Amino acid sequence: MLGLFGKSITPIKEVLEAKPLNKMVTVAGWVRTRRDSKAGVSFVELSDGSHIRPLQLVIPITLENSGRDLPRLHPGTSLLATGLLIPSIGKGQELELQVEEFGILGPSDPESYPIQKKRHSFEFLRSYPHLRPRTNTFGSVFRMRSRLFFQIHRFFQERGFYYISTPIITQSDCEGAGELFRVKGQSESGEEFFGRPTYLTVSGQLELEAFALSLGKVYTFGPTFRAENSFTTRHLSEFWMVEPEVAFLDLYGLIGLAEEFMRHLLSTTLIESREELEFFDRWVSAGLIKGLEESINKEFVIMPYEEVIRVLCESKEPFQYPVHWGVDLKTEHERYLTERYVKGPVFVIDYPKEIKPFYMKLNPDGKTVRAMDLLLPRWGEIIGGSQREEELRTLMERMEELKMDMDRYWWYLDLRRYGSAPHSGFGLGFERLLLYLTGLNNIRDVIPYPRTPNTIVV
RNA sequence: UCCCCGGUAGCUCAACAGGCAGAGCGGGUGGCUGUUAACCACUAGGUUGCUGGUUCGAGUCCGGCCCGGGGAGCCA
Repeated sequence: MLGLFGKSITPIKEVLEAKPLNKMVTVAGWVRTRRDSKAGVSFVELSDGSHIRPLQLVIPITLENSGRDLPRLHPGTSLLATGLLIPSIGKGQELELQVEEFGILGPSDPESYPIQKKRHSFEFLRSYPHLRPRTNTFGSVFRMRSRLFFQIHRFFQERGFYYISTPIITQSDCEGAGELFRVKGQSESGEEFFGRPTYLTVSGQLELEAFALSLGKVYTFGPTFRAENSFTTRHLSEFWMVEPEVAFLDLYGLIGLAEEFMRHLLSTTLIESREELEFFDRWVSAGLIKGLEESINKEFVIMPYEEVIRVLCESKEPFQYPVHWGVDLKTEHERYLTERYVKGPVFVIDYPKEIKPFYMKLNPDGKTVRAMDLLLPRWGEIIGGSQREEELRTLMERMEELKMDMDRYWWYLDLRRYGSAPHSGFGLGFERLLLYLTGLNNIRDVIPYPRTPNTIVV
């Protein structure tokens, strides 16, 4: 598939996995390090990004261009090399390429190239979002990110879900989902491009509900925007969100779907990103793999909010935020619940309506809604969802309570006027999932080009 | 938005209580070695974030600003 100058190039991933011993192989990639040996060879670690491990090249000083080009093989230099793949003579790697011909494709000035062959701080690498994927850590993050993307689509597609492209530019502000970015055209007169105020989407959920109530099982997975001025390790102004929405499904069915979904992502990641996880476990987050394996083997417990409050009140824990019926759960409460009480994943359901959005289905008690949050040990909330209010009158009453502009939701109310049906859905912040799975601390390190308040590097 | 910490060589960081701005890594040169974050020697490299002030003297103290990090709140 890859080729240059009439030569077919083998990805290093393929070389390492298929091990075509004693065959001539051509590889291309970027130099990680070079170690010169006076035994007449130079050792070059070459990485092409296809695999976490580099390939060791052994380049003799006797080659025609060695005298000129070997000293130029600084970190970051791109290189094309052909040679015989043999079992490594030295320790530390199984294979090596006995190079017979090589050429520099693009040099790299060691005086100015920012990525050195040493560990850099995450903070420093954040200022080079275009170069950091060349490092082990970020290469691993973005390979995992891609696989996870595919597994999410695969999970839903295999279960008969249809993928819906919900709009990026919207009118609805999805009440309570945070601050919005305004979208305007270039018009100098200040007129609205669409004739009315428009925003970047904060969630595809409302638009998606229409498709659940027509195609049945649907999901959306796209970029989402929040103009919230929160600069933390868990917030981005632009992030990706997965949102399934299913007709004829109640809260308990939704919980089953969410659990199956999490188990699928955990188990496939543990298998197909094993080497990356081992890398993170060793260098970034000790005990990562053990924690993920424990999560997958634990039973997912279901607890109503009321019971959670009772447990927290009876715990005698010195919580900083006092607990009583009606409060939202803080980090300290979630951690006590998942790590000390349940010791595993928990679905908390039936929250007070006051702390949840208007579209969640009201319970018969009139004061709680059919919401569910999945809380994970050492992490907190990873998934939030609910059964949706399908009764027109109840929904309108709720919107009135919240003083919402009913006219702007005419289409949403239509879904309850014509063939309304019970339906449910949840949302999952993709980058937060990636943080959980990689053990990294900062959400800016799991998205290629992070956007946060006041900061946009590339 | 609020609270805390930081900004010194390309990178990671030192510099007591205001007194000649340093080390390791990286770069260059030489040596050594089937090398593994290689090793040894030498060497180059600085407007201490910007700005105003206090002082005989400021990296260090004070004011303002800029940038970065962490936490809280809000959320996904």
